[in-house]
Amino acid sequence: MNEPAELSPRQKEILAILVHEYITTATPVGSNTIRDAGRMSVSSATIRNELMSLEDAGFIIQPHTSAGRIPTLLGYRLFVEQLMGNVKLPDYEQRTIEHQFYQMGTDIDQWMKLTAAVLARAVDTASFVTPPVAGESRFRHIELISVSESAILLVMVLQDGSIHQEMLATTNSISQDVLSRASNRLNALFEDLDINEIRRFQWPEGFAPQDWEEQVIRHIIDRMSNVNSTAVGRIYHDGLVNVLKQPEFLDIDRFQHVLEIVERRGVLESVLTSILRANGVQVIIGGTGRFGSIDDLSLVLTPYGVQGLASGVLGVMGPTRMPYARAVSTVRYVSGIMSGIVAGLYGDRPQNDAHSAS
Amino acid sequence: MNEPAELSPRQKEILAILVHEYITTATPVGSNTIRDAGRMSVSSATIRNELMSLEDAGFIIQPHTSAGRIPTLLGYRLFVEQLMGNVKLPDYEQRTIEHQFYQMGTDIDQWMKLTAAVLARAVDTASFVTPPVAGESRFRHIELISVSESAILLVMVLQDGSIHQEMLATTNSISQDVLSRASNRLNALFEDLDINEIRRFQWPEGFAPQDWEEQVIRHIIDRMSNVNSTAVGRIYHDGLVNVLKQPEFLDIDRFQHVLEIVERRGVLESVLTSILRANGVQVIIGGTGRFGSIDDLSLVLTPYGVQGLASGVLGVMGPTRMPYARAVSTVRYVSGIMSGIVAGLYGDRPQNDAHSAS
DNA sequence: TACTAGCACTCTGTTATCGAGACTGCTAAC
DNA sequence: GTTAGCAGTCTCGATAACAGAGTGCTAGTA
Repeated sequence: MNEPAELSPRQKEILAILVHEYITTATPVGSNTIRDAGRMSVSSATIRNELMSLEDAGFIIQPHTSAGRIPTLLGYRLFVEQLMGNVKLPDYEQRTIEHQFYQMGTDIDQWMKLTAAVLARAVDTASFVTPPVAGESRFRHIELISVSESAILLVMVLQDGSIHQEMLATTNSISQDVLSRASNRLNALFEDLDINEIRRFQWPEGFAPQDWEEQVIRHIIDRMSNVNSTAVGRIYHDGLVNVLKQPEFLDIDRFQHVLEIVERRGVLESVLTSILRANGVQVIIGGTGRFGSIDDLSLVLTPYGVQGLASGVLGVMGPTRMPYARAVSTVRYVSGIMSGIVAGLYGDRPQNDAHSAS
Repeated sequence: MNEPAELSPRQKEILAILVHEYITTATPVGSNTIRDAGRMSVSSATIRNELMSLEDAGFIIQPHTSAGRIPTLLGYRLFVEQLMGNVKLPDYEQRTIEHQFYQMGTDIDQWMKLTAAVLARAVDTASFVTPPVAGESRFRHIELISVSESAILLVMVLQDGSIHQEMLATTNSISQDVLSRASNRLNALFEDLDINEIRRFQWPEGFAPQDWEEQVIRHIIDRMSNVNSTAVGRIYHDGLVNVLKQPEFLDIDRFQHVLEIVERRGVLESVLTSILRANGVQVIIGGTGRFGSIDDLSLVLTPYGVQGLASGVLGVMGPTRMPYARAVSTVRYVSGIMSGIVAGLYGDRPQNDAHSAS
């Protein structure tokens, strides 16, 4: 990293070939391989010289003397930002993917599973999808259902279409009639309110609420604030096997980290949440400070949906040695499809409003 | 397997020690180890003789000449069925587990996650939990909500408390008022009907249903039959890392199978479903024909809940070399807690009915 | 000055060999 | 029926030897 100077075009070309080659073969790349792969009209010796400068500049590294070079995180980053080139998904791939969405049912759960599966297969990595939720959820509807003498099922629907269910235990039996009346009352009172407005809620003068009614309200508030803080809902994932198959995870310990990230959810949630407010496809390469624990992993993520109305996150995760071009183009394309679906379901106001108003 | 004859008490004792030892050390067990471990008053040579008969009988095997013995599937089975001994969870372990359930919220999703986590930690294996569902679900309640001009959110609650949500696209906008009236009508018509009764449903004479109304009914039927056929709902799992840590999975390929089983869900679903109708804790050791693909894995599973009202499955999965005693006792204990919770929530009629009626 | 041919050098990964250690199965004696 | 003793077998780890890949450097060329 002695030189912050610009790389020469030839150096860039060499780096591009090197990264590409390393991504496909997973073995350190030597000067001969580079000469043969690209149709460069220079000798391997010249390439070796350039490799030395690239190593000095911190873009590549030798695992040991007399091995080929492999990209550093910095090298990958340069590759993704400048060298990767055409990132449009080929037409036939587009059609393959689109085709898989055709048979999609109306069930949100299935939809998420399908998307995760499609992504994982298309990029040959692990994949994540979170369902679309509204940034700040407003109350839409509540339903109280008596499931037994001592329990009420509370079903709450928020404006983003997300659904929340809880069981409340009661001391005495409450009839479905009473419950229905109560839910109607709450629906009228709370419709379209946000969490803060509901927090300020007071019972009307002279009205003496039952214990269970207070309990219901408390649950509504708890749940809504919970929703707003976690931001991303359930995380669907698929294709962990694809990651396991990569040679970098021949060493079990490495993969153990991956599994822990996925199973513990903590880190993952915060990363996905941060993407929610981003713009376009984000490529996170290796342990970039912020997300300390992900070290030899890269993420290609994007938000999807309709800004401010309902959005989720989707993307893929693989080793840093990951097919970035394919990943970015696939993720972008799938996100387009998903945004279309969301817009269709929730009404595609944002664009159209501006259009018809002008 | 020459002798179907009974094993002598001493042979059983030796087998018990051997299995126990192998479970804890994960290395083939030799005659000396057995002499030292159990306080047997015979020499290692005698034990060697007995080991030979046990090997003849198919309960143990040598990985190679001059290694210790390890149990075969048959050996494990005998161990679990006859030799395992006391399978009651120690009091302090009970308290640890119970304690973790105290802080449980009312959210079903959280509840399942918690249970999976508790199981995984307590047995140090992977764990599975499915939410409680009724064997044959009856219709309980439907709610139609307009989320945009072109989409309706359909929320259906079944008698077991399970909730199903779908998005329906419509060609023209339908007001929430109309939708509410429609849902009220359907609620009155369908309450407590099962799938077959709903299938036979006809619109009243002279009533001309809208397109979307027919669509709604179709979806209700589709969904209910779907629910009945899959039987187990979502499968929650945790603790895959614990399995990965076991020495038998130092070889990546082995673990790949495990991951595939969990990610593809097919096999798993059918196994769990079959457990749903079983009685008490079931131990599935290795590839027992039925579940071909699970070979070096064992499962300890049990149904929980209230028979005929709402039940689910929970249990653990680990290598065949698994702490069966601990697994069985833990699974049994947790299932007891869960059944209690379910009974509390759904009303513990079965027992009490019989009681009060007599 | 920019490139290249050639070569000595370094490091890995594989294979072969060897010896220590762990258990066994067998024999013969108790 | 049990046991001590022992030869035989197999694994595992360490060590050495070697082929292969790729480098950095030097000296020569356009």
